[in-house]
Amino acid sequence: MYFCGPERHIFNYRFMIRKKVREILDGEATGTEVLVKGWVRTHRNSKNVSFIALNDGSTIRNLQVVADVNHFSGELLGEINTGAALSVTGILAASAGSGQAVELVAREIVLLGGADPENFPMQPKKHSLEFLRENAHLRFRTNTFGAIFRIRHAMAFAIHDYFNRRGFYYLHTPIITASDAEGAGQMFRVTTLDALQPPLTEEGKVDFSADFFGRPTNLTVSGQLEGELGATALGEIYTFGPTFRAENSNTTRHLAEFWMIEPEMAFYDLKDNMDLAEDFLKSLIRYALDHCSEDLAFLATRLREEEKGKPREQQSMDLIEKLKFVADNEFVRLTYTEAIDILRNSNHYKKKKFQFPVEWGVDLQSEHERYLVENHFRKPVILINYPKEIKAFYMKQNDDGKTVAAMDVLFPQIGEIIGGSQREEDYDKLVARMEEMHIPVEEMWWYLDTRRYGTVPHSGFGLGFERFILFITGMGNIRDVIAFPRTPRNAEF
RNA sequence: UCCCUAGUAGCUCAGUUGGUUAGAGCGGCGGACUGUUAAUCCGUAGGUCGUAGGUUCAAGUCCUACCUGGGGAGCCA
Repeated sequence: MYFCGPERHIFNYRFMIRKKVREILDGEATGTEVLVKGWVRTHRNSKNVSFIALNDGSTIRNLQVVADVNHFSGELLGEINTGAALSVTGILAASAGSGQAVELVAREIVLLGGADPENFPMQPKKHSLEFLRENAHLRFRTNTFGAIFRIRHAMAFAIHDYFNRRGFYYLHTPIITASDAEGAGQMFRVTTLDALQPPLTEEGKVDFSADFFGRPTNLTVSGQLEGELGATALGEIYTFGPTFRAENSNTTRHLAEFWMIEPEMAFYDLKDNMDLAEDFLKSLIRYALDHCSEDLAFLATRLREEEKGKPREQQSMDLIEKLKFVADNEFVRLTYTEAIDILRNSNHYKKKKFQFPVEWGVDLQSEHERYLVENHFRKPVILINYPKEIKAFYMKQNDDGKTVAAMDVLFPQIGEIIGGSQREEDYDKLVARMEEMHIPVEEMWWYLDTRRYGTVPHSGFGLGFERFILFITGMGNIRDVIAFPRTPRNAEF
């Protein structure tokens, strides 16, 4: 650690209040003495002065620190490389250069931590997202990932704020669960048994009664069922927690560990559910536009640069325009049956451009959803009333005997961003459906009790947080909107 | 899991139908210049061409397997 300048400045350094770069650039008066701490983005030497771009994460903008080369040792200046951490005190001044309004004229610089330029991987240049993913521990130090994670934070905060203002309670549903009845995909086993020599039953099977919980347990794939228990007493609840799927999915839209928001509301029917989902998404987008404009502007520019080489029809809408468009326009609402009709009457269908068949009863493929959202309506779509055969057991059975009160919110590029439904509140119908679908009814006694005692119409949905952040930031790969992505064969960091 | 595609210097990439000592820009290092803006200019070091086999007089280049990344599909949020 190097201290430069007279001792009295060390005294100042210790007792001054540190300012964030954001505060300073947003209007700290010139002429005042300030203390900042942060990381060096670039360092340029000049004959008499040395320029240091300092970033402390509070904003995407850097503070230009100007150091008189005659005032600081060459040894210190030589260690101020990209990535180094500094503490700087100085006088804020109107900038003599043209790139910024104010700059910090350094009086004292303390090297808190150096960064060996021969080994520090983050260079002051454009890195590929693949390279940064392999250096996920350091990618926070780039403009792009700084912006993404500030926005991700803002969105998490806005979600809590949205629900809190509307009287929803934040319910913490369990991460470890013994039920695998949801059928929402492959689960991760949680066990303390010896993997090589587990205790065996007389039949030679693994004896889970000797396991920690005395039964097989897994990581949760959804907090919904427990959420319903909360909603049928507290009224409106939401969960916001990690979710785990052990599916071997290798796509830009899937993670083995992701975060999901699942509101569950008593006395809401499907229409109320749709209204909430639409208002919820629009409110979050407006929050981002209002509170993350600098970071969004940076990401918008980044996206435009990235797509420069693409033909015009493949370029996406300007990020900020896209967000405003979704926030300001009604989502299209239609039934599954209507969607099938539209698809079958489309020129796309007549020219046999769909790879998969379109007929009532089969699940819509990505290509069908994308056609509806990106070609036909050109705006977000809420599809409702799907055939019961392709949806989960807990969804409310409609009077037609064929469909359930499901709703999927489809976004351009992302696909299904929200999946939800009105829940079946009738005990007999629910049990009948569970038996049809071979769901172990006895194990679910606690869930069924909500229908046995004071059952009410209720609804809910799940929003994939990372998919939403993908939409907000305009990023293309879900691995770039979570700090440390977990995907098949990847659990580094 | 399936299909396509890629793996060459620290990073981003070029490398012609297989043919001598594998190139560039950026970054690093050394120097020059300079209130600079991912500064500029000059010089310099740095590569068993993903791994293992194979074909061939000869393989970065062709073939096979595997590993890893990317794109698409399925599953889904």
